[in-house]
Amino acid sequence: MNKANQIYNLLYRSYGNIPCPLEYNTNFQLMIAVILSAQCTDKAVNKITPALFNNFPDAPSLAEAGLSEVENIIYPLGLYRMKAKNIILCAKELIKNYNSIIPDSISKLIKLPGIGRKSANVVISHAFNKPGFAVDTHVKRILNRTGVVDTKNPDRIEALIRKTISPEKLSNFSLLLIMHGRQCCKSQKPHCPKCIINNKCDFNKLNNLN
DNA sequence: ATCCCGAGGG
DNA sequence: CCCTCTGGAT
Repeated sequence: MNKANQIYNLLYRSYGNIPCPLEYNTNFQLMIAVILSAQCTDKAVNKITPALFNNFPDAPSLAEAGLSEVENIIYPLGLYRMKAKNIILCAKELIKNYNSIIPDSISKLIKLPGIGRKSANVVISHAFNKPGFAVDTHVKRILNRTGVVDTKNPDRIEALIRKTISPEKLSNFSLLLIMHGRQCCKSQKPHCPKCIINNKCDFNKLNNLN
């Protein structure tokens, strides 16, 4: 078995099936929460989305929202001006082009303001149960350290993993790597000696940490 | 000081 | 490829 699948099995054994960390009631709210989650923790997003969705529960209400009011609500998340502008624009385009229904393909989703490839993969996997592989900073770091891939380009990483991991495992593989990245394979001080995949990892061998 | 489930623009 | 946008958590 190839290294990617070995790593999947080891991580799955200890973390299992990981649910979507973002809290939402509708696909629209999921998409907005995903946009807001850029460069901040899911916990921070979950803290402000109740207020946001109480005022603007759907595309029509958010499309008519005042920019400064939205900015005030999402302010703690950082990048708040860009995000406020993007989620309002996104709501407007959703109404105009998709009759307020979240599109179920990556190619359509990435055309919406604030939605890039990473976010599109998150949306299709949680909203439509389609195979999505979100390459975030953790996924990129672990797959490079272990030697599963040798590129920083997220599109290439996604393509490579889609070739080696079966579709039904893709979404959870991304979540498993994120979980392991936060708990163990940290950017600065990775806990290599106690890492459950250290015998599969080039980074660990290189640093001879166990 | 560094990182957080990035995206868009140059 | 690089830079900027952003504040909060650790």
